[in-house]
Amino acid sequence: MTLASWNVNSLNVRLPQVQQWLQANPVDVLGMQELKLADERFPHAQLQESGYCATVLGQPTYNGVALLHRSPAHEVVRNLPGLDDPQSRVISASVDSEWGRLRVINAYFVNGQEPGSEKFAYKMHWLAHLKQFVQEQLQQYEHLVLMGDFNITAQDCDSWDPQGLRDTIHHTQQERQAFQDLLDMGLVDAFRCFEQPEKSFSWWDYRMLGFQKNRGLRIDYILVSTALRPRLQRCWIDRTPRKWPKPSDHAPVLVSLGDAKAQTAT
DNA sequence: ATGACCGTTCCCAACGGA
Repeated sequence: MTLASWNVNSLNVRLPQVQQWLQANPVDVLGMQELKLADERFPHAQLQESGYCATVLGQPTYNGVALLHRSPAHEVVRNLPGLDDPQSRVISASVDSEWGRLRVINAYFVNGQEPGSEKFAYKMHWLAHLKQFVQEQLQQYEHLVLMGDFNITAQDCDSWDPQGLRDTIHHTQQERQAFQDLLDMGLVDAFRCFEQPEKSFSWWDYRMLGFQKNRGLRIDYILVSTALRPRLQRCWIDRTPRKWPKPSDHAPVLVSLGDAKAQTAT
């Protein structure tokens, strides 16, 4: 089975591209972030035509997340329990797979704007609650995937300019420690389980020909629990839709999970 | 050094994004 994560930067604008992409990439689950639309404006009918049911936590103008799935979703949790947050950033659900239930957490991490700002403080506070939630979910679900727009570069190699951007937003030690804390709970960055091209990124600034010059960041991730690690078959970033007219600034990241006997991950 | 591009909104200029 294949899962994907994509920050679509407005589903209103991007719906045709999402549908076109799904036709070429008939994934089993797609986690989307930055829907920028309210629940009642979610295009359920159009996505149904593409073969998907949707579990949605919308919000007008900002944020908003959804899971698209071919089979029904169960045990849906919206946002982070215990955090009173008006921003719609997390949606979690269980879907059935060949080896049993798979828990999927789809999150749009806080941007944080600038270290030291109020928004950065909110980012760290939100991350603390996310970590607690993921910890609880891991105790409950062995087969777990945490996907989304993390708004963190995990390592220097995930940034086009790690020296110039040192200690700026997405590059701080605090953010990277939070990322590491998630790994330490028993998650692995699926992308780094495979050999990857140098300078693999998932986001490029619209300005300054960022994409053409490959001045990007890898801030979109799919982490899988240790129990799923032997099932990892492939993880990649699909830059194709970033080349389309009026693209999202993010590219989708995909992961294929299969038979545990296929030990291709390094 | 600065801004640059995009999507959003009852202020269509100002904000948020990363």
